[in-house]
Amino acid sequence: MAVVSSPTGTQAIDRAALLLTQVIQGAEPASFTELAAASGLAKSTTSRLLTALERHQLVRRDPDGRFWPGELFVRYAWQGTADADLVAVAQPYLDQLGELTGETINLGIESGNTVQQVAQVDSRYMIGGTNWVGLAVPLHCSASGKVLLAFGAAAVPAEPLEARTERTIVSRTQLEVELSSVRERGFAVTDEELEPGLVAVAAPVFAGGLAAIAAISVSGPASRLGASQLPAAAANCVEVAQALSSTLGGQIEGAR
Amino acid sequence: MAVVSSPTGTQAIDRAALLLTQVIQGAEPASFTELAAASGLAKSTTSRLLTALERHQLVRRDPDGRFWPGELFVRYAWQGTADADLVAVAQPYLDQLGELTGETINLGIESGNTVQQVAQVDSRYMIGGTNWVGLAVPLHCSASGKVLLAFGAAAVPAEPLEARTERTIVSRTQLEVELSSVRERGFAVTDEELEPGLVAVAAPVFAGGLAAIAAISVSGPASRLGASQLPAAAANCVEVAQALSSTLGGQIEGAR
DNA sequence: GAACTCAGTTCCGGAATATGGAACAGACAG
DNA sequence: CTGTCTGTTCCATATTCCGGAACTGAGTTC
Repeated sequence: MAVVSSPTGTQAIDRAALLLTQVIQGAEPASFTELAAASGLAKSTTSRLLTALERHQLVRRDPDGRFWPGELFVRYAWQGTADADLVAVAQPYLDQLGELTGETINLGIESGNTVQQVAQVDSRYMIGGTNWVGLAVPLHCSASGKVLLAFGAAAVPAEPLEARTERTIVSRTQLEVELSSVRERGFAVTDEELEPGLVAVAAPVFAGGLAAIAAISVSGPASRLGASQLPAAAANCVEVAQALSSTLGGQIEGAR
Repeated sequence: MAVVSSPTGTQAIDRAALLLTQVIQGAEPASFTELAAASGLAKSTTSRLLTALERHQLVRRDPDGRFWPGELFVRYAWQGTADADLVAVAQPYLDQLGELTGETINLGIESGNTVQQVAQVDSRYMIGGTNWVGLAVPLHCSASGKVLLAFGAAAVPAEPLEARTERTIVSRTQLEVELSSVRERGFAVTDEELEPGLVAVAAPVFAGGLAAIAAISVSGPASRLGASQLPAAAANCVEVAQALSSTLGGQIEGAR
């Protein structure tokens, strides 16, 4: 057969990686024949490659002969280092959002009924946020928290909603209204509800599941994130969050 | 060079998988040179293989040139299907434990301050447990829950400890004593603390981190799991949990 | 129960593909 | 500038992988 596509000198690995990706990404565990057909490889080649992948625990074959992600993937997922690696994958996106807005950027995930900040890009202004990494903030009065609540990554805690400022939403019904508007717009805002003078917007990050896995937020002083500048910041935030989502394989579902 | 080791016909893939495993399993992100040395491959070959793996998002290179698990792994870990796959990996071990003991076997993980049962093997007796999958039981009075508490997979909830039976441990200090004895023995017991007549033992499953990720339990009626039979059941349970742990790459740390 | 079908593995000759030594390209140090 | 260290590219060679065909084994059908 003539050389057609890649002059890389790694044909076997390219093909094996193709099969592996199909197994990992595929919605349903795939059968041998499906994989062979989808990849366009000869039966014999497919068999050899899949056997090799199986031998190295990259895929696993169930008794029905369907292929699942192998032990190496399961092991990795449970090792607990996935958080750190999420940060690493997200960092360039956060940096980009920092460039676009100039404000403080945070990546937050749900942890024990709070938002845990796991990565940050600092504002380029003198007046900006301090370092929030490691800080846990309440779900109901932060932009990230509202996003996590609205998109199924967290549940409203049983305890009464603490009034951090006079603007904080403390009524559960009112919070529900707020959350459905967050779902509709695709982003959340906190306008001096967490701390006087602090305004933030946040957008959800998806990774394949139906619930968000994290939130990206842009925060700054009310003086710089007023009614005129906020829409642009929100748009940037949503866009970057969607870009990260698509890298992570999440459907980009703006609303609902 | 003469053919030495494997007559498989997948040399390139074997080598690439070797490198990939080193990157994923390695405690520290590895550099190019370290990988080349550890695998014993020629520089040129290592370079070509790693570039191919990177192209397929199986590894990722940071600005310092160190290699991290690629986007495919991060994506997989966050997709939320890891639970289901843990069950699939664990099933044969649970089956084996079921064979050994004849009793009901469950795999439980922490979820929202309870133990969520995610897989089960049924007792071979008429009098046995019903199906617990999907059922959430309290942490402080189940064997699995005690294991998860003792080995850092869960924290004692803030709420008062519910007295499910008259034997349930409701004192926090008493629970702490119990947990440290669990850590010492390497397994937990619940003796009619959850439900009258129900006895269970459980052992922790590790996956590389310092905290347990799940617990395997053996449960049955007090009549069949009395003082004479319980030690054997506990030993079997611990052994199988350790076998699963080592498949998942967890250090087999009995105590401490 | 023999003939067919379908899923998947093994075989094998041929040639395309991966291999590794050496040359090369940067980056940093002295 | 010279030396060292990391990593990539080049290229001729022959080793390794490819794919068609034969084979195996489990169902199905008649």
